[in-house]
Amino acid sequence: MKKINALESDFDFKNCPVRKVLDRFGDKWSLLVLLILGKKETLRFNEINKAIGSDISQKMLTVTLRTLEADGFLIRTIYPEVPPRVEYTITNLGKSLVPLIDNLEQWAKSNMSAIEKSRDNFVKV
Amino acid sequence: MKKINALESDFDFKNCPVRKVLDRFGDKWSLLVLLILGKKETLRFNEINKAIGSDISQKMLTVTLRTLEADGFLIRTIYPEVPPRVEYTITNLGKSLVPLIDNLEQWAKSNMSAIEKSRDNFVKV
DNA sequence: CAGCATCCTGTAGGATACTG
DNA sequence: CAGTATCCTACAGGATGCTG
Repeated sequence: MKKINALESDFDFKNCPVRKVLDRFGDKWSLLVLLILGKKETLRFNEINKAIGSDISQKMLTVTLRTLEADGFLIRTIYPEVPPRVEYTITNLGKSLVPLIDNLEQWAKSNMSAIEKSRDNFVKV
Repeated sequence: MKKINALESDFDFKNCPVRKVLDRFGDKWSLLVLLILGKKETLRFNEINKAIGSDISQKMLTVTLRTLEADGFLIRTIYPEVPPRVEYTITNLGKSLVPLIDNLEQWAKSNMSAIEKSRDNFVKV
């Protein structure tokens, strides 16, 4: 798979920063959870679940939260009570992403309808 | 059901702008192709192919280019020659995304190594 | 050269049931 | 409440061969 002589400069796929971001946040839920936590700072499992709505499965919310925790985007705090209480708090690293997401959101609001229109016309042709 | 407060309301998944962006650019190759075309303006099929390297399959490059064309991010021009020549030119819409990608790239360069380190430590625990 | 047409596989993510 | 543990499926995307 790997070229030895790079006369034509191969793109370094593994080390591309943009690709790394997409690999981590191109999934279905990570950015959304970050956005929600960015607004509320700290939330419990079920609060995040309700904020997202009924679209996400419990399994995927757990997986998403664990991955975000592993990567340092949030902190998970378990309170040894009955019934258990677990709080998720966004970190500074997590917060640093919020402005970028806002940029994406603005761009999308400005251009997405034109894109969808273009796509519809293209199908017709 | 009546919404009591914002947190308990269901998130409007279908109409979330961020989600729309991810649905279109969360794939493996779209942003990369746009980045490459953003630098060169106009390129032929095989030029893009070589710029990406051997990682992408011919099929996926075709699919990616067609989707980008359908959405208005690039223009596909066929020259009726033998052998055929097809040129892909980025549009203004396509160019408008480049600064956002650059932001993502900068963020990734600043934070990605810390994230990967965090992730490695988390696995060990 | 710039592609289709096929076939095939890995895996993200959903559904469901159970629990400390 | 905040999860596990299984099972299951859709589909993104790769490999290969053929062609105007």
